[in-house]
Amino acid sequence: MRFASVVLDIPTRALDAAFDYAVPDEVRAQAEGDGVGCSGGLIGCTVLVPFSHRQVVGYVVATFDEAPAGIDPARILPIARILASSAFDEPSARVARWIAREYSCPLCEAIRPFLAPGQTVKVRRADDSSPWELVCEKSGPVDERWVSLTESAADFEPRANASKQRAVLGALSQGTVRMAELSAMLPGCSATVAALQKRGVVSVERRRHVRGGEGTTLSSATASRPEHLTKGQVGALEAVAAACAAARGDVVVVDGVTGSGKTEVYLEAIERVRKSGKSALVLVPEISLTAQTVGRFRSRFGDDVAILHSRLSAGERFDQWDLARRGEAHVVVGARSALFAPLRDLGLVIIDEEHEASYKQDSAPRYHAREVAARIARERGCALVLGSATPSLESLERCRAKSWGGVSWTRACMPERPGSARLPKVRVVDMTEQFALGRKHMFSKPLADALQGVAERREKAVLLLNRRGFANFLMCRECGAVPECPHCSTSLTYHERTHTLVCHSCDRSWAIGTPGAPMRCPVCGSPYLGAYGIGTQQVETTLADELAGKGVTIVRMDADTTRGKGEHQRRLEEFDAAECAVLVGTQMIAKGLDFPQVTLVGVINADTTLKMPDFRAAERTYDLLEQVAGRAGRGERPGEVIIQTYWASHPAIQAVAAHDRDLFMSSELEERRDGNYPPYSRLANVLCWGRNESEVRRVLDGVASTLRARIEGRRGWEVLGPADCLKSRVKDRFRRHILVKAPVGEELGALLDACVREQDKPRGVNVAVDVDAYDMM
DNA sequence: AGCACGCCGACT
DNA sequence: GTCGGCGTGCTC
Repeated sequence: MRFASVVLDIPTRALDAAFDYAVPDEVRAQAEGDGVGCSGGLIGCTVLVPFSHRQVVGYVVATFDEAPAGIDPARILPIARILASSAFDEPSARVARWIAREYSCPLCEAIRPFLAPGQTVKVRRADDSSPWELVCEKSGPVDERWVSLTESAADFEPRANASKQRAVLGALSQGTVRMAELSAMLPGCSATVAALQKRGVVSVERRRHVRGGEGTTLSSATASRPEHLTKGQVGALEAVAAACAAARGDVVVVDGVTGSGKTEVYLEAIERVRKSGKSALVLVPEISLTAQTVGRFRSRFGDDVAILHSRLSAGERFDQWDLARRGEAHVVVGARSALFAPLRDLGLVIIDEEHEASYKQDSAPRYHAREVAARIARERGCALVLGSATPSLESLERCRAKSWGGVSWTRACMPERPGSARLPKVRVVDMTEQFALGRKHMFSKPLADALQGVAERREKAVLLLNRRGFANFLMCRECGAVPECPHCSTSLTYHERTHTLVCHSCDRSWAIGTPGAPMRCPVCGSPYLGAYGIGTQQVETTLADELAGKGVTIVRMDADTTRGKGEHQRRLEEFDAAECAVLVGTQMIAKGLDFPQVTLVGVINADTTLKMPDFRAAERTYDLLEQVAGRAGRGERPGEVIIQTYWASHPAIQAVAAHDRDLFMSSELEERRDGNYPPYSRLANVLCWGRNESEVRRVLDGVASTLRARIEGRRGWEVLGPADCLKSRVKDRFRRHILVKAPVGEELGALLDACVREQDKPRGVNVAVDVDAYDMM
């Protein structure tokens, strides 16, 4: 270990290679004596090195004893000092290198996700004349308070309207939870905990760790375990066991309908992996990382679990991450970035809701968690489990081919729900027929009747307003103008309550009309400016009319109502606590909600996502409808789903109605094959933006022509564009893009990277390569 | 000659 | 990303 390969923390293409440094004795001694680091050496350490005329922060990615060839030994400088102990080992360094190449980003950007959360060592200076300084920010103190239920909790019955208390008790019913986690997931719950503590229902202890092992918590681990596994669950576990035994990165797609008990499969699989002394990693979408999810993992694995998600404070996040690094926690549960947690002896990686678009990172490094996980599994010889009720077409296609990327891909089906719960009945309502019958209402007759039924039976309903990428906008009935943002090419959203027009791109807003004076068209001045597209507010208003006097609580949830901290949770609690209620919301209500009293799910407009200019539009619609349909009938009473649509014949809608995915798959796969779209190709988006439109055009034209020359005559390659982006202006920057399709298995990222590198770019013009892009707007 | 400015290449 | 070196061209 006399020399070290160091990646500098300067994200520039010109410095995007490792530099070699000598390792002085004292640095070596410090690295070897450090019991905290995860590589047992210098690899993964953050170091300070001399570079050019100044000092620079860098990351050690390799060490060696021989002097590096090709450089004059006299020019090799020593590492100045270690700034942070090792955050990753050699296999992780290889994964980072792969990410840099695959997703066309500088090496140091690919390394950053592996670093300790909150690490902020940087060499900076205030302005051009002041000296360079090392800036380190210490993370805050760590909250070591743990909350658990006491013996008397069993007899405690919270008041009917004490939904906050109920939520806290629910979270704790599965076991002890760290105070910081609890308040991160149930915002503002500290007062509730204090109240419960006063009554002796919960206890708060200040300690480093909860005791591990079974039977330590009130509802013991064995109690929450189901007595029988379904046939599907047994089969899935056998497939996972085989993948673990193969130890080469085999993938198992657990394809289980909503409510089929996928989490139980994960828990059981992790338990087996733990018995063999290895650790496990579980990724869940941020939104489903709730107190309940955490509680379930805690109840099985106690303080062997570390939780990583964005709502924790920087200090708390570091602490959880460090538990894994020190080998004190062997199970990590977290959102996308938890993929880079420093677990030792990784035996199993699980990605829940594998099809979720949120697993694609939309800033550098623009990786897809599924692909990185597959790489990590291969690198470390562990198994990868992808769970979903609606697996991505990419994953299904790889399973059909049985192998991909040199490892086996198998599909384990879980078609039934455990116990008595059955899949809900789905009814499709053709809105064109309703219109012809003279019903011009947003609720069709069947949906209106079903809502009355829910009110009479004192049950609960969920209404989904599907409007991803779609919004309430104003349109002039005389000249047809739709107000747009002068800085972005987005139509402005109309907000009824505040009488403002808001740009969803740059968040600027304009007051429209004044009290007393009507709003007028900005183009022709006509007063006939009307709202088009429906919003949750309108649904709420109409619903209130429809159910007036029936004593039904209406809870509204969308991005606007839940912007405030804790508002999301507060509204769910309100819905939960109500005796009879309807929850109205957008996409965000489709996932993870588990309220057994919900017997009706209504989809007001299934089509809006179908009409999006995106090749995944139909898949997203299918996923969304299938997920939201799964919210109905999770309890004893049967569920019903009503889908309103103007496009009843679409395979995505037909498939949801018939509970038959193949109906959708066969037509969708055909279209994908015809259009040379994933999973039959790989698709990248090359985005170019800047203030000067002609420079943007020139730069991207240059990239496109280099690219076309390079792929000349190569089969399966396709270059579309350059063209203006769907959002052709954002924050006063012009945006154009190229779409590139390549055969599966080709090095798309590396090729695009070379083309972009070659192009000289004036200041103020930026190019970003997004491989396997999800957002192409 | 002396100095401002811009481009180029090195940096381990 | 940052800086010094070097060439060009203008000024005292």
